[in-house]
Amino acid sequence: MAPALHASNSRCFPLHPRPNLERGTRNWELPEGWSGRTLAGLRTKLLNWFDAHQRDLPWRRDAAGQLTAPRDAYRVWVSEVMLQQTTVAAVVPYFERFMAALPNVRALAEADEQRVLKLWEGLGYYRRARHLHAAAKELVANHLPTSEKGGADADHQLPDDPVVWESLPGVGRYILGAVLSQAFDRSLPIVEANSLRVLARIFGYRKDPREGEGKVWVWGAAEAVLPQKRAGDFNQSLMELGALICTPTAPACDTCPVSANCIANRDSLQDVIPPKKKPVAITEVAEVGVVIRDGDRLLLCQRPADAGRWQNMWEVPHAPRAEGEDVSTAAVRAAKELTGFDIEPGAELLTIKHGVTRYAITLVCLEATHTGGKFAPGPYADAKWVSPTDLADYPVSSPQRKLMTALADPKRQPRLF
DNA sequence: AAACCGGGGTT
DNA sequence: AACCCAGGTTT
Repeated sequence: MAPALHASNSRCFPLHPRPNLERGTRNWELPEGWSGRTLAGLRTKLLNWFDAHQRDLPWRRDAAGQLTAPRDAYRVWVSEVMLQQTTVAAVVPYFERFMAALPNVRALAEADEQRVLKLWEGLGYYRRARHLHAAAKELVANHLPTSEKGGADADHQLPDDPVVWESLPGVGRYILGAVLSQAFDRSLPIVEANSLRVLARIFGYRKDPREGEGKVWVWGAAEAVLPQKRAGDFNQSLMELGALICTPTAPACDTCPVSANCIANRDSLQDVIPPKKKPVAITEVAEVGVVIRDGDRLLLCQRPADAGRWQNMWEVPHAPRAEGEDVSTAAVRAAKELTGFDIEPGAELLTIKHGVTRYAITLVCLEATHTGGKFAPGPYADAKWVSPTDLADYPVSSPQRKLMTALADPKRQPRLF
């Protein structure tokens, strides 16, 4: 039984002990047609299916490649952070590389942030890496057992206390439940994209489980279906089913182990449960980046280290757009005004897409001898010269890497002036 | 509650 | 271009 947790700070979410379904102490109501008996059957079917069909994923093994129960907390943690908003296939190679470089929490805590970010390069959402790094430092500083208490591997032993995990940056209710259920066999629920879909379909929940009362409902469901034993594997089974069988479109209900229990399957509601996410409007932003080249050196501009986010390679001022002006045109126009040079449209145009924003960055490459023009170095106080070789050591996003590679190419001819 | 993360992959 | 993804944080 999980201990009752106190909500002593604003980041706390309610972590209830698992409700006793038979005593009816929960406030999550079983949908029509469901009973404690059918719920128990559902647990058994999912666990059996998971035992037979789970994928062989690296974080389900320890560093020596062995299947263990429970699993290695550090490996589970890192994998869960990488898997945020990121597909399994994309994560696997990054996970292997990360584990080889930083095999335990102490190694992570002692690593330079630049190295951590470098290992993260290409995964996106780089704040995850900064949070992971900061959390590792916090764990090593304050929450690792002493050698006497923890034995030989005490240096690398992560705590099993939900209160500690809940306080770590980048750890929300999902990662807390995922790590503690898998690594310490604690009965804590998880809700993410897969289990949300699976639970909504099985129990025929028609409203959006992502917002409002739906969020409360789906966490209640995840808690209600959770078995006392093997909670980690059960949580995994929900996600595995969502990934392999109960897919967003065209779920394979004919091979689903719990199709007989599923209300969405019974009523042919797979396509409307859960409802599609409402689309987000895209805001286009024109920005201008400036790189000055002097022979084989590049003058890059970085934001201050305390900017609160991953450092960018270049300052990219926003370019105000005229009414109805194309974002690319605006970027080129602003680049002309900023540098005083006649810039050919599209010479170096990078478009970065994000969920709600699309950035068009016109990257201007100038020879050093031309910096006496209108280009004002004011905003670029942190600029420094680097060699093309050094560029490879900078952790940047993939689109930026593409530009850096192009800029560092000695065969590349200046496209301006 | 909604926006943000100046992501990435698949279709 | 739309949609999805083993979310968390900030406003």
